[in-house]
Amino acid sequence: MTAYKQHPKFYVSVDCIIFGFKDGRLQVLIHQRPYNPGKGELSLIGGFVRTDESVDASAQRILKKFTGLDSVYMQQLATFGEVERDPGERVISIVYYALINIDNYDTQLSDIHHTQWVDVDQLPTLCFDHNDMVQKARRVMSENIKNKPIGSKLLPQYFTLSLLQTLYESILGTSIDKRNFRRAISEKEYIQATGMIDKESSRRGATLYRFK
Amino acid sequence: MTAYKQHPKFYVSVDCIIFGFKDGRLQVLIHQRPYNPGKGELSLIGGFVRTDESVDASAQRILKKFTGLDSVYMQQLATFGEVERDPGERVISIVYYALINIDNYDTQLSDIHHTQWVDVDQLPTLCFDHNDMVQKARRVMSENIKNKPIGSKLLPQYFTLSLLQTLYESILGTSIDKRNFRRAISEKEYIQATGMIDKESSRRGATLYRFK
DNA sequence: TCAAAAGTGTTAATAGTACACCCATGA
DNA sequence: TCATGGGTGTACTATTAACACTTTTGA
Repeated sequence: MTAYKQHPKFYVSVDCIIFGFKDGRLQVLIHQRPYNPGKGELSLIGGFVRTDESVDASAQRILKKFTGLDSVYMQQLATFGEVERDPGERVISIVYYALINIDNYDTQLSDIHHTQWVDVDQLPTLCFDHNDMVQKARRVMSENIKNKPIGSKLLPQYFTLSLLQTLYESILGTSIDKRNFRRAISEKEYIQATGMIDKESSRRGATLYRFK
Repeated sequence: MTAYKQHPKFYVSVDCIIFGFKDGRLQVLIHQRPYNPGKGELSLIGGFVRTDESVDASAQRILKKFTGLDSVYMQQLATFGEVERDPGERVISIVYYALINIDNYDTQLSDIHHTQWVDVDQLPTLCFDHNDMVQKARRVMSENIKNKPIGSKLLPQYFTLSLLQTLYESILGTSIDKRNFRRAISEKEYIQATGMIDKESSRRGATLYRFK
């Protein structure tokens, strides 16, 4: 039938960089690798591709397994294919990044899989090439945030402009002028003020916004 | 040793979208698939990853095999992993795009591998998902051309501004105002005028430029 | 009364866009 | 002499960047 038999086959994994936003900081979900090689080391969320599913579907399955979430924003980032990237056996890893709203995250799964959220700016050393993966994801996010409503995936339904600004600052890694930021936001038709006022975050109260 | 044995393995291929610039048109190198499935259909340049090389190295090897070229500009584009994308067997394909100077291309290899250059704007139907791959590559190129000196890879060492403008227009798929284009180029420090004059392309003669 | 976050405009600089004519030359 | 591609400047518009004070209110 095919002329493929002469060619080698490879383990193919998917690693997911799951971003969330909590306490005004951009966070990544990590856990301790449950098996060798690297058992106990910190690792991104990952798994192996199955024969009956597309690579995109693998990523969705893995995300769901670790967060309980379905149909979230998820993008393929890149494929990491160095020969020795996994010290155990040759594994080619296709990396995705996902943006989730931590409020929707199933915290029970956190215990089962020993996952934890860590601040991206204080990321510990992860196994293999996982730190490179996160670095690349951050670069891509910085480029995307200007054009795409990334925030809608990371924030609760209603949010203050201060929180939104903090999110932008976390992703970009820079500080933003408040007036310029608010003007830019007010020009985006996909972000709109609700009449509601949030009294949690300040004495005065701040208008709550939402994504359309 | 590892807990991987329970997981399936996959054929992993690399497909290369090799762009060149000839006759004022952006071109892609294609050939007829030499084996089944899809034998005889038009196809991008590709091959299978080997066990002793990284995926990046596979791409370099395949590029060299079909063009004779080494160390050219090459970027990973994306990985295509639909279950049925290859009607023969499951193959996960990692796609790269390369920019080459057609003048350096080894035309003898063209006969050996039955390759041909085709205009990207008149791309025939290719096998499998190869047309999707090219479409994606074009999108990425359009985004990159504003910031990166893409032209340096596609043009001969010395070139006229008219040729450079034609290249930009091919990549962007739009026409550009000549005066605005020339002003923008003159502000880029990586493109500089040589004193030389090209007398081939016009009666009057045009200044030759080069990338620094 | 004061600390803490919310909210609010103007100006300057830069980048991008639209637009039309003369130049030099070989055939 | 004329057809062909080479070369040039200005005005308008949009976008981005810089910058500081007043408001509200709960503790």
